[in-house]
Amino acid sequence: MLQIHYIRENAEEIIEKLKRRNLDAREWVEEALDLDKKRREAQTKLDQTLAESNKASKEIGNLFKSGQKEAATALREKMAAMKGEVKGMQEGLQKLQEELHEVLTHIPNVPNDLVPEGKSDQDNLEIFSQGKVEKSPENAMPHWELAEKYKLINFELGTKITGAGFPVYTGKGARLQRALIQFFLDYNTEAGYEEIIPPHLVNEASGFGTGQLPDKEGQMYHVTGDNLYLIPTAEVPVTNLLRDEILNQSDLPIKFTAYTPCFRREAGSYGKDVRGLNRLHQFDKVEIVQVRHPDESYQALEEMVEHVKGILEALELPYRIVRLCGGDLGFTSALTYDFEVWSQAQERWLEVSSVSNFEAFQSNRLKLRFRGSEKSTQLCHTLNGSALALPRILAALLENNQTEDGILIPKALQTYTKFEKID
RNA sequence: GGAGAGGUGGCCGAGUGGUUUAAGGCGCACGCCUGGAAAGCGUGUUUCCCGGAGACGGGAUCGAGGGUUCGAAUCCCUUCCUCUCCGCCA
Repeated sequence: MLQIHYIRENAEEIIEKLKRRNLDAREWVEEALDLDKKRREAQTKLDQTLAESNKASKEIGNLFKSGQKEAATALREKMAAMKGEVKGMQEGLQKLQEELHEVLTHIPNVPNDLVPEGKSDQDNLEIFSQGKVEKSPENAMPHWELAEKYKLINFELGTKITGAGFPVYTGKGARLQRALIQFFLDYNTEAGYEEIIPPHLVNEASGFGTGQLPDKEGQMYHVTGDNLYLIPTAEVPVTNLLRDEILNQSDLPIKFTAYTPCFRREAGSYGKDVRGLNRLHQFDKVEIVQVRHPDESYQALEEMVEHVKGILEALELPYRIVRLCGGDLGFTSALTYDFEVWSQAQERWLEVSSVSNFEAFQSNRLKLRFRGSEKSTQLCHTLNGSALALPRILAALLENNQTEDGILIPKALQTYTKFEKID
């Protein structure tokens, strides 16, 4: 959510920059400004009336105390008549505030100047690539066939006990999952991220704080009996750890990492894009989250990009980094880099990480502030990234490392798997 | 899940309808005092909104949301959370 005083001062610039999202925000911005103006007028009027009423109430108390009953009664009757007026003003103000909040909730974050123009993921800008993008050998298998051959993942069993998109990992497949999680967490904590194990269900306020609610409600599993949501990413519980906090500037930067399963309904998905591990309802992911001083958030974003690069290099996977274009940029993000690994057998890029700077967009919803040298509080900047999401990494590892004798495990993982090959 | 007790500022803690303008204490900041410090004394110290260049003024805020009243931390209703006991249980 953008701050209203930011919109007040930069309306035209915001409208212009939101065009990068292929969005004409003029109507919303102008409505927000109009509601804001009305709200301030209503606030001023109400405050004046309340000031009078407070004064009169005190007067009544004093009059009764000094025995001037008639004067007190008269004034009391006068104030009783004013009551309806005050209530009307309060309701009017509240309505304006709600309407303003509603409009603000629908305006996405302002893209950074680096965000390229474009409509879809086709228009994302490749800024870096490493490793050989090769065609697969003749007899190469896609990961779902490899998973079956070596009994690593059982999709049918998942379907039996839950439904499609809930795989069961077995044997070395399960062990490899655990190895990846452990490897990622170690890599992240060594870089200074504090490890967190958060709850896997969150309340409505948390869903709002990071921007999943109200708009993306349909993408989360909702436990209606207790009005809780299964987390779609660790970003939600971990970032919300700091909701409603006022930090000292010296507390920054804050860096968290967390492994959690992630639950996504992914309604309407179908076809080869969702085959095997490509898109699941439950998957594992290790997330990194940073809370930063506004002046440092872009430096932090670069730092996180370098960090994720390091992981992919350790896994010896060919990958590229793309800068998301306006049409593909998430609602809450100002700038996002996606990491994609090359899947040989499928001959396509698979997204394995998304690293974003949300600037103050989330922290305004979260009321996550810090106090620096200035008297007033200031919103922090929040960032997060996957480091990393497991399923597609697993898919690429299986497909790219398949040999006639089995699947080779990269060195970095062997400490964790305790085996060098799946055969 | 059942019964009871409670939720007050950065922290502790008083406050059962009107000098509460939330006592008092601790902490913190600044000043005085001092060679310097401690002690002592004084001043300030929630957050958000409105007005103002600012000084400052006004409003809201005692878990949250409603209600009663001229006036609510205080009374009523709803809800969330914490603690104690019981029940269930890894």
